[in-house]
Amino acid sequence: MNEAISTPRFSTLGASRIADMLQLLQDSMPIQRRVVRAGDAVYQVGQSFGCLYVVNSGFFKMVNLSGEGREQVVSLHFKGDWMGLDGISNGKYGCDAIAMDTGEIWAIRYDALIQAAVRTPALLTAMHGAMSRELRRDHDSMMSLCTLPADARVAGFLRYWADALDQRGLRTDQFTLRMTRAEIGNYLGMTLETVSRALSKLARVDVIRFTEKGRRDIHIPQIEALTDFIRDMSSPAVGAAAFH
Amino acid sequence: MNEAISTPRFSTLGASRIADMLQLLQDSMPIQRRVVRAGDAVYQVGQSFGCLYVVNSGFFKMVNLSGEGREQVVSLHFKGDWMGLDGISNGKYGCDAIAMDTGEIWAIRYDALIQAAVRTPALLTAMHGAMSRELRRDHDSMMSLCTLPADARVAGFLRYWADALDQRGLRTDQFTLRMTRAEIGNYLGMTLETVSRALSKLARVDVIRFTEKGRRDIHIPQIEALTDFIRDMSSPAVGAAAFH
DNA sequence: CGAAAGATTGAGATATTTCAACTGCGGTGG
DNA sequence: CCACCGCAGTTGAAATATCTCAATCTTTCG
Repeated sequence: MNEAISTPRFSTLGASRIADMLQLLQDSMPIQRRVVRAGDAVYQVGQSFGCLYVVNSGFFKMVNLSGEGREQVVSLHFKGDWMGLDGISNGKYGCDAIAMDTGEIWAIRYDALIQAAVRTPALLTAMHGAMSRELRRDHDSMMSLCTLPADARVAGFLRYWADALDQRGLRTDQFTLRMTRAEIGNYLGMTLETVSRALSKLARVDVIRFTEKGRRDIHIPQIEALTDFIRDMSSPAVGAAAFH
Repeated sequence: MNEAISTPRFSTLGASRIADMLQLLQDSMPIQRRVVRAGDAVYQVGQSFGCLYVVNSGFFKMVNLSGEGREQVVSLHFKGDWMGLDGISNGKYGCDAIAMDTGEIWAIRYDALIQAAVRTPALLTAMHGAMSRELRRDHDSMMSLCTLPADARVAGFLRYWADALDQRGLRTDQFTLRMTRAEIGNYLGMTLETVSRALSKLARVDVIRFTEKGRRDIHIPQIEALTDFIRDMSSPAVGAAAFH
């Protein structure tokens, strides 16, 4: 809230946090850059763990697949996010990391990071912060999955996306979802039809608007309306009348 | 599988990993012990972050509460598990940590841990391993929430619990669930009635048995039957006929 | 013992899925 | 250039899993 006073529309505070972190990595660690295109795997489940990856640009999903072919998108990663942290414990990556757009990732050797951290403790702080945020984000996802109806989960997803953009200093009132309805549905634990209906409903009550460019570009008149919508849908009867 | 050869019923491999970790902490760090009773809060959401906590004995839940009173159990913690990791990033704990039984936890200062890690790198390995396993566990939970029907989620919960016991060298063929149906349901994203029905169904098809002591003591004739049940329920029509 | 909390079970209500039809769009090739 | 195909998305209607509400039973504990 407070940072919004200094910058009416965008919060550049988070953006500098991320930029500083990337700068720190560049300055104090050997980094291997890699450009990826949509669909490329940064690493795959079961592959031997050695590197952590930091997103420099682009947009990634982590896909967990279970024994009998069930496939689940468990997290999304934007600029500044770390990937591969779940591989530390047993020497193998736990998920597939898939690029959803062209982008650049930085690979850093985990053992090198630990060594460099002796001289540059901020590296450890950065990595721990990333892990900690990911845990927190996971918990938010679980809460959303467990306590919210489908409509509200979709609204929460849009708010999450807008927050992620905001933290990176990007505009949050209008953006392009770079996922299909099926991918969104998978991430949110519902079918693609339910996602579609939820978005239609959000548009009907004017919490979001579709731009002329297509049904993947979304305009959010005011972000608070999303939060209100989530609250109204999660408390049973109260807001039911308001939204037809 | 392989370790089962040396110890027919229990895996002591995981148990020693945990014992070694606790020993390491004791030997190389100042530790503050604290005994807790069922219902006690180790820390609460919003409280200023300073310590990480390691479970020495007992059993704990992490409860996330959202803006308007929605309350969600996001994880469970047994002996050797770390708690409070999600507080690192922003200086405040993200959840309530609640004891579900009498137990002892060890508090270690995060800053002290980082300092001690310079001399004893294994400390860092231990902490990173704990974080990494927690991320992995979260992803498994999400997959379960998103892809499995209620019955299978309950079966998955029992398998998870048995695995946790197994890793600590405890018997896994029979144990006491120390959670109410309501707590289990909250954790699994379903109502207490659905949990009850799922357990009844599991008992009906003889995947589990209730002991004479009450409906909270559960006997699992063979753990593989749980896995089979989950698989059968997650692939639509195939196993539907077998289970009435 | 009696009250309160936990658990089970049934029956109707409801949210979401499933199945299916239809639209719009972009690319490809005749 | 246009016809056609495949993919993404939307929407409707029936099917179904889960929730809600309610009654009953069991266990625990003061």
